[in-house]
Amino acid sequence: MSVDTAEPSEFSPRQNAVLEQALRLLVDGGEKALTTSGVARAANCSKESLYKWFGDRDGLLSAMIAYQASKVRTFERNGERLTAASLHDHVVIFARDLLEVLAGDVSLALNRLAIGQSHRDGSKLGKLLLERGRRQIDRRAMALIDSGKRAGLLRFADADEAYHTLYGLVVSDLHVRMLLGEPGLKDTARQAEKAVTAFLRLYGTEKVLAEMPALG
Amino acid sequence: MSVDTAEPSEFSPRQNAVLEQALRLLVDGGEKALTTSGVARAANCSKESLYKWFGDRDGLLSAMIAYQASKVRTFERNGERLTAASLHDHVVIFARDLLEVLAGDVSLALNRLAIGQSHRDGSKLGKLLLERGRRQIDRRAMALIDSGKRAGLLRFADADEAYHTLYGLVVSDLHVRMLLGEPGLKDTARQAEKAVTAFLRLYGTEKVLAEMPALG
DNA sequence: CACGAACCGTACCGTACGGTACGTATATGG
DNA sequence: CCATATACGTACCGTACGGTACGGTTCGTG
Repeated sequence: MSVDTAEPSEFSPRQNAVLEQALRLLVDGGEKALTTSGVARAANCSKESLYKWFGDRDGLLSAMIAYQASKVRTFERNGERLTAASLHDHVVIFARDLLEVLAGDVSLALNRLAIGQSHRDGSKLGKLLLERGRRQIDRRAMALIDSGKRAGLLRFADADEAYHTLYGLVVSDLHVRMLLGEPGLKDTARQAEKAVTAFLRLYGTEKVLAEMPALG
Repeated sequence: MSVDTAEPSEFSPRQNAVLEQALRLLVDGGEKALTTSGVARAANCSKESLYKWFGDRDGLLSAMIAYQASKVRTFERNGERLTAASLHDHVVIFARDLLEVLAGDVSLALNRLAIGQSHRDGSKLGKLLLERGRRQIDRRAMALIDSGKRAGLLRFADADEAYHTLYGLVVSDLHVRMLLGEPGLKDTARQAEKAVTAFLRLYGTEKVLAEMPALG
C-alpha cells in the first residue's frame, strides 16, 4: 500500500487546530453558525489572526476544505492478483467506503456549504471540493476497475464511463437526499451489495458472471 | 394522457406573481439576493403584505417551493401497448426529461436553497422539495417501468429498487456536480442513452435483450 | 535582559438584514 | 357616497455579521 499526495501540512499546527474548530462549528450548526467571531471564540484565537492567516471569510472556507481533504487519505491497492471473488469483495468495500465518506458529517457539511455558496463565488468552493475531495477516491476506483480489466474480469471501452456507472449505481440519489437532510439513510451495506452485483453484471466478463447468482 | 394533482392555485394570482419574482431573484443571485426587501421591491408589493401572506421568510421559501411544484405537470402514459422499441424510447425520453428538470435553473436554485437551509430548519424545505417536486416524476417512472413489466419486457422483484437503479444510472453524480456549480454538463442526450441501455440490460427480459446491440 | 514579532481579547465601525409600524391610496359593497 | 378592507411605500428598530484597530501578553532570540 502507498499513501499519495502527502501535502506536508499546508497550514501550521495552530492553524490546523483553528480549522478543526471551524469544521466543528460548521458541522454542529451549519453555515449560519460559522461566524468569524464564533470561530475565534471556539478556537481561542483572535479575529485579527484569522484575517491574517486566511485573508477573509472565503479564505477561511477554502482553508477548511483544503484541511479536511488533507486529512482523508485513501490507500491504493498494490498489484495483487485479482480473482472474481476478490474483485467483487474489493468493489463492495469501495462502494461501502464511498457511501460512508459521502454520509460523513464533515463531508455533508462542507458540500452543503459549497453548494450554498456556489452562486456567490462562481463555484470556487465547489471546484475545490471536487478537485481536492473527490480525486483520491476517484483514483482508487479507477485503479481498482483497471486492475479488474487487466485480470480479464471486467470488460469496458471507457474506464471513466464504467466508473461513472458504478458511482451512479452505488450512490443513486442518496447523496442529494442526505444533503437535503433526509434522515434514516443508513442501510448502506445492502445498497452497496446490490449496486456491485449490477455493476458486475454490466461489466463483468464470463469469468465473473459464471460465479454470480442467477438473476431475478 | 391525464394531469394529476391539480391543486387549484394554493395562492392568489397576485401572490403567484410575487412568488414568481422571488424565484427570479433566487435564480439570478442565489440565496443572499433573496431578501424580503428585495422581493418586495421586485414585485412592487410591501413587506407588510409579504409577512401577512407568508408569515415570515421561511414561509416565503416554502411557498416558493410549493408554487414551483404546482407549475410542473407531468403526463402519465395511458395504457398503450408497449413493444421493446417503444419501451426503450419512452425510458430514454424519461431519462432526458429527468436530466432536463434537474438541470433547470429554478430546480437547481431551489435545491441549493433547501440544502443550504437543511441545518437550520430541520430539513423542512428539503422534505417539501422531495415530496412536492419529486413525487410526480417518480410516479411517472414507476408507471412506465410497471407497464414494461406487465408487457413482459422488464423483470424485477422490487419496482422501487429498479427505479432507484435507473435513477442512479441516469443521474449518477451529475446532480451534485451541477449543484456545486460545475459548468458544461450539457451532454445529457448521450448520457441518457447509455444509462437506458444499461438499465435494459439489467432488467430487460429476453424480448428486450434480443433487440439490443452486442455488448462491448 | 532587552527587543521585536506573533498573538490574544476586546472593543469598535459600518452595513445590511428580518421584522414591525404607520400614513396613504385603491377598491369593494351597501 | 361613505365605510371598510386590502395593499402599497417608506421609514424605522434591533440585531448580528464581516472586517479593523488597539492595548496587553507571551515567547523566541541576540
